[in-house]
Amino acid sequence: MPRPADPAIPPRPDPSRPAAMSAPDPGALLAWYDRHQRRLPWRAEPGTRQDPYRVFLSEIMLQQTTVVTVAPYYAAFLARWPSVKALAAAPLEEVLSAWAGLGYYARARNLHACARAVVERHGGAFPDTEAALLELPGIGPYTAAAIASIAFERRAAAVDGNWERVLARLFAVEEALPRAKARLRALALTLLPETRHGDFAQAMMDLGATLCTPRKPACALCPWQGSCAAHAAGAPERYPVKAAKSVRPTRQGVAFLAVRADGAVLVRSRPPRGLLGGMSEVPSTDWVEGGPADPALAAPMALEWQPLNAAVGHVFSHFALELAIWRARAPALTPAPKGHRWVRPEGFDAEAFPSVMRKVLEYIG
DNA sequence: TAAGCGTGGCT
DNA sequence: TAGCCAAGCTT
Repeated sequence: MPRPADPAIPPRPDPSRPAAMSAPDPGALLAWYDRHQRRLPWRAEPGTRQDPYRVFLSEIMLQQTTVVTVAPYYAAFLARWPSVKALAAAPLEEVLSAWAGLGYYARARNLHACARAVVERHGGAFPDTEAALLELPGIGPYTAAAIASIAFERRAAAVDGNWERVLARLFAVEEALPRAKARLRALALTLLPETRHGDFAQAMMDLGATLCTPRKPACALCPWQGSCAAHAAGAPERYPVKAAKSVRPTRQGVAFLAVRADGAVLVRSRPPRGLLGGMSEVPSTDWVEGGPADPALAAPMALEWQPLNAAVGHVFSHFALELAIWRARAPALTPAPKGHRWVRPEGFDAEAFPSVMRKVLEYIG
């Protein structure tokens, strides 16, 4: 039961907020959103509710990935697998092949596993609560809240990187990410409106993506400028504070590019989990700092291997790779060694080649 | 809690 | 150029 403040005890000022600053009003953000929302392929027409499968598909693809990159993949997936049942019925290899180039391939494996779980556990209909969504593979706190709010109008805080940046600035949070995540989530819960939960989630993302950007935020256009502690302090770009990043090491390896007389290339599939799990690759040595001691020991078969005067460079999230190319010609009808297969260039699109392997394949010659 | 996990665009 | 950044999840 709330009681009136004791006039003898002045309210404690919020140290992150000057006394004259007003609290952020969710209604002001929603009014801004009504005028400035982005039209994106996975968004429903204003005033209508989006198909949960489309929200799910787009949210998984958008994890750590830009709108521009996702758009063509989203269209291709939706055309090929228009429903969660269709996706669940697809072979994993086809899903990985369609995902190739988008990165973070565990997302594709989990997307497929999640579709199957929705069919098997929920009869093909996505559960409509944050808690039930959180039980599904590949769906974490953000995605569960995003689907619950956007597809089902549940009151939930879909705190992504945009929300975190907006909140860190509004409240001038000095604690550094990622440690500050719990604090930012608590602040998010205080801002949730009583209506329009899906719109609010997307309004926060649009605000972060278009005005409250990492660099050079457009504070003059912001509906919350008068409520923002970072703006009041004259240093919006100082937030969110981030922990120092560790250095990225470089690993070296040798890729063995065997080209048969009919143009086919020797290929294999990577182990089902871990880096590039389940994806197709040109066989190679291990990728290690300092490089492999004796690359020849890792050759997939006995051929006249010729080191090329070229190397593929590629940057992963936690290491950089320098991949030397050894190439060899194999006679027609040469059988593939165990665990390998020959694939002609016409078949490349059906393979799940990640970007680094597409670079290697440029050297077929 | 922190590390592992892709890729491409931008500055 | 080399680092930063983008609608995070899993272990």
